Amino acid sequence: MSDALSSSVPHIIRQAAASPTFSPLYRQIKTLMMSALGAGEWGPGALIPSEAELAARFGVSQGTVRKAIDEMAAENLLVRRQGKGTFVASHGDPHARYRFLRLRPDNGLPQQKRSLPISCVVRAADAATAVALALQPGDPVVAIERLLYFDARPVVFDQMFLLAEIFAELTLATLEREGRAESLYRFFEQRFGVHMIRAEEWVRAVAAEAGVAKYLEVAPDAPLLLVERRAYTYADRPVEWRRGFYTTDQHHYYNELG
Amino acid sequence: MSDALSSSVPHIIRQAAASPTFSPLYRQIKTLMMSALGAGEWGPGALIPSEAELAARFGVSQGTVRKAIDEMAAENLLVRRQGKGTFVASHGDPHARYRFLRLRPDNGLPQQKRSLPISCVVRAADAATAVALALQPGDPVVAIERLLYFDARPVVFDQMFLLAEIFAELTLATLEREGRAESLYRFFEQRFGVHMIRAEEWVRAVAAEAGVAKYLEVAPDAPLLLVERRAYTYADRPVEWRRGFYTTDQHHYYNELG
DNA sequence: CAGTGGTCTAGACCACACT
DNA sequence: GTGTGGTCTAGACCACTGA
Repeated sequence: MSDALSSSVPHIIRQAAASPTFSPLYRQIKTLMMSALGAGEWGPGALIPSEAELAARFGVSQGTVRKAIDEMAAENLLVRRQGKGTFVASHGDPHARYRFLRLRPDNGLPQQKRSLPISCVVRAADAATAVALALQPGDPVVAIERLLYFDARPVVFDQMFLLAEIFAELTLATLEREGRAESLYRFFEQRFGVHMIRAEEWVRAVAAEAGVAKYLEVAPDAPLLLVERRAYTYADRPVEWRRGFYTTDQHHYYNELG
Repeated sequence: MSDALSSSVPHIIRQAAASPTFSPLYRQIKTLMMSALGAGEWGPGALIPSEAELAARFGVSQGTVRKAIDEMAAENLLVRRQGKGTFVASHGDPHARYRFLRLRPDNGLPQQKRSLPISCVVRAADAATAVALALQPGDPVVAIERLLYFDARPVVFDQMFLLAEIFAELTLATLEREGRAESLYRFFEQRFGVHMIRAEEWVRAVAAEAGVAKYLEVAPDAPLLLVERRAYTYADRPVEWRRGFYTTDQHHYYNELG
């Protein structure tokens, strides 16, 4: 049994809500489980203990554990499978690959995605990147450029900035060797143990600069979608800042509003 | 008590899942409540019966009603307020106004939104609109053009197409008189009893055509966000198809990815 | 078959809003 | 105080998976 979990049990507080530190039991359970996930107790794709087992471990009823898991499943952190158990979500899951990529082909047909890395260097963070990643300007980041193909067509040019603290070992050679077939986030989760769990995006329309236009095989000044993204791992820690240029001649950014 | 609800109670089926028509009790309750919402039994902003009352009415336990309401609250159809009751969501709620507008000012400061209607006519649906609204080409739709200002700046030019079946009475004069201060969807819900509950958006980057450029006070061929939207009311019925051109010089389309 | 998550129940008690 | 939603429990039974 994991140390983080078993030692955490005594920390559960059963008390009145009047207390300033109060939170419902199921949220405390959730917090403990989030810590375990962040600490890597259960890796992506792993089977977590059964509800009954967790209930016994935490000293609460199964219904309380269930409610904690419900919330985490709703946030795509866990995946329930009836009869089998509850699993840690993974970017390797067939239905979760390219989970954060909102670009779709206009014709709706599935297209093969392929990542072509261009460069990968460690450099000092510029002002915008430092703000996005909560760093000091000049702190080192891993800067990656790559093209994303949908079938034979280059559709996205990405400039990504990753925390050097985590990704310092990343090289262009590694990206070329391992990072092609699978999604990048799957690769990060396998190779670096960093699981991206949520992201924010800021979308604008811009005119293509010469360099980007060349990569995407469009005319200079062609309209492009500029998609800036900040991705977080557990504990709300930002680990990636990305600037993506999307061609939208035959693709679109799809979004559902609830 | 509403006829739709009371007469529906006997329809609840308690049976084994092996049956082809099986669904869990709480989903049947949810379906009944959705019907009631769609039929206007409880209008936007209205207080619905208490959980205990609904449980008695449907002949199930409070926990089962609770689970149905939980799902509907998660979908922003209902709003729970501890101590007060559960209410039908409304586009008039302070936190839900412009709920579907993802455009935000870059500087993060709140800006006053103002809608300036330009035209409102009934016309035959073109092919794209007919497909989007599940009509036959040539069927009548209400076509509206309007500008949306953020403070003093025109930021969005919208072309909207509404089901004439519902919105035939809508005129430019009415829009000018009533539709300015509040969000359009709030106006639709009050004036036409149509509550938009979800939408899809397709986003692209395009070059501004002359007419649109003039409205938005940008150069011809300036890059704009083209946001196409299909909005639904209850029972998954599409009622609006919209094409919006967004300037993104000082604004951006914000999205959260889970 | 045993073990898992999924549904449903009944009841207790707490927190919050209004009167 | 009364009535609302919010939390927590214990237990029964169902549905699905895989040995």
